[in-house]
Amino acid sequence: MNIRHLTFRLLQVYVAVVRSGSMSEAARLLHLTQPTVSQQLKRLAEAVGEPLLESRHGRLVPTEAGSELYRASREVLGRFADFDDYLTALRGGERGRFSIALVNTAQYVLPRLLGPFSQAHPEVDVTVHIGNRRQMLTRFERQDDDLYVFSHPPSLAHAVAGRFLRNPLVAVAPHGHALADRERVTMRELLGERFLLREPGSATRMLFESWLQEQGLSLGATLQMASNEAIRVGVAAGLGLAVLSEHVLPPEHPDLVILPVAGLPIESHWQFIVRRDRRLSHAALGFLRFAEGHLAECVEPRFLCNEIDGLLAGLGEAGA
Amino acid sequence: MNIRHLTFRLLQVYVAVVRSGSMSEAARLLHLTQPTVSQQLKRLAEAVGEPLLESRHGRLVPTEAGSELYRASREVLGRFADFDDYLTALRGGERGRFSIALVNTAQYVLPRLLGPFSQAHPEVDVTVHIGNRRQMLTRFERQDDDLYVFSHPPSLAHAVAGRFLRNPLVAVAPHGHALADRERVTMRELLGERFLLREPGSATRMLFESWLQEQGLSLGATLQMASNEAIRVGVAAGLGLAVLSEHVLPPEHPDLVILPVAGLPIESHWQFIVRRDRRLSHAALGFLRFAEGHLAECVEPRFLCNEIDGLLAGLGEAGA
DNA sequence: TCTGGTAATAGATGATTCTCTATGTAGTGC
DNA sequence: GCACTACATAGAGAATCATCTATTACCAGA
Repeated sequence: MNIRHLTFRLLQVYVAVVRSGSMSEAARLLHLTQPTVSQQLKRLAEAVGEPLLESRHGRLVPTEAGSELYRASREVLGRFADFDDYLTALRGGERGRFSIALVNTAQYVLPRLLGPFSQAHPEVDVTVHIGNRRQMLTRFERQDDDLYVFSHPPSLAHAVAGRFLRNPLVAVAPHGHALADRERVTMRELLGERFLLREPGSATRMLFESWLQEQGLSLGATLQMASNEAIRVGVAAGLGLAVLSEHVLPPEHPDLVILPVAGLPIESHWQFIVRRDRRLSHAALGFLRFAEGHLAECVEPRFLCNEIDGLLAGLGEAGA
Repeated sequence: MNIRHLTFRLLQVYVAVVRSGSMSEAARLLHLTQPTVSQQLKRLAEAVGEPLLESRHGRLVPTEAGSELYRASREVLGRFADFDDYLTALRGGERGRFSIALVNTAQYVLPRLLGPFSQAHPEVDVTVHIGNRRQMLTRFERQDDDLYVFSHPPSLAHAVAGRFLRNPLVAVAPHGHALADRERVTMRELLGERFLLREPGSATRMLFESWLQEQGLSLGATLQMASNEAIRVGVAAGLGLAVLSEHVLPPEHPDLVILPVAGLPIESHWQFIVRRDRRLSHAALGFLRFAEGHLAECVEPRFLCNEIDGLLAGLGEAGA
């Protein structure tokens, strides 16, 4: 059997003929002429190298080889129909896989979106990578993921971004701190205290430091801890003060106070970033669409800042 | 996805590329040039409507859609490889089906061939139809079967024949019959006795009657029985005489004697008959070949008359 | 024996495919 | 930045395909 010149079309025609038991009938069903079907069948029989049909009492019935070919054809066409369904699901974003890389702080909030999304699209596999800004930048450079969440995007030369959530950085002090009751505090007043800082690769630290620089200030004693949690607990325990994303604070935080420092909160935003030079998986696109539609239900209104539509538009233009 | 222009060849190329992770490598394996492979893949991706491969660290790896296509392709190609095996077996006569139609008398001998054949080719289904000559002729006209066994073939306009076994018709009488000891008996001497005859459609009867006619003789009293067995038992019981195929007699038959009638035995031969206007199944052809090779082992030498090679030759010329 | 339906063949044509060579482009690794 | 390898594109010729119309051949039933 010469498989080289076997087409799926040929099998479709063959199946139609076997089913209807007649070439003319099959031709009608397929919107072809009878000679076309006749010739296709001839080609198919040649490819197989064996007669496929014989005329019994005016009906065409498959020979032995023909029966087996019919079985094989149906299986094969069925398999590709399944594949087609798979593609449809893939394209609809109902199935598939994508990975998203988050800077540390965003992990406090992204599950609120990913949870409902996963529930709505159980067939989509999501992989979440978490690390500090520097680690995420590496992943971004290597194009490891479909989506990235940064507060300040890296170079947008090969990417598009869309903000979706406010990320205010506030100064926190332990409950009962001397300045906690003041209506207004200046940063300068706090410089004498020890500050707990994230590690150098962290976005939170970077933002805080560049803000300080703008103000012409620099910190005194510092203590470095590579985790927002550790810092929050450290501040509560009286180790010092810190500037943290408000998202890091639990809804109720009786052991901490937010100091009303002038110039704070530092206003930043998280953004979804998508590389333009990497094809975005349908599933990831589906997630962005979902986020755009359901963001308001998933986060507190005061943080809301839905500019994902702009990102989607930017992608559309890139994809076109 | 447009399945119309999907070729098995395309899938083969695709599978080779996915397996090797490189187009150039696949091209070498398939004895093609790299641009050819590149272009084929492009066509395939177009047919699918989705990117299939992406370059990761210098290797081509399938996208999601590509992975699924790879799975589908392998299944489909595997299915057709199986089909190919099936064809091979079919062509080798190792598998398949055929039907053979026997005149009654031949049933005493054909199992000796069919038994060993079935043992050697357990995957071949054989259907045996048995009836008298007239019934077999009807089947022959309707082209119901692959092979027919007649003693005298019908018109050979659309068929070829090959003798394979002598079928002598002898006169039998009960043990102790008055003429049993004579060295020579003429038919005329027997006409006074009652003869047990098969039914009119029978070949045995036809042969006997036409022999009688040649001799210018006609029978007196007759008794008709539609079974060789019944006639044999009837003769033994003294109901009368009969002319029967020697094959009908058991190896030992103490209750019967063969009368040495002048002009008997009537020499006839069984033949395999194959219609020339019906494609002969590989299995049936395999059986004929088997019969040609093993006939001598399966029947008594005195009946042997292997002219099947002529039949096979006749088929070859028709098939070419 | 005519008639109707069905399959096969012939002949034609535009589209598609297959495959090549030659050349361009883009990552990878040093 | 350079060399190397691998993929992409262009262009071209031969082959094959898909499909049609028109005709022929065959078979079964009236």
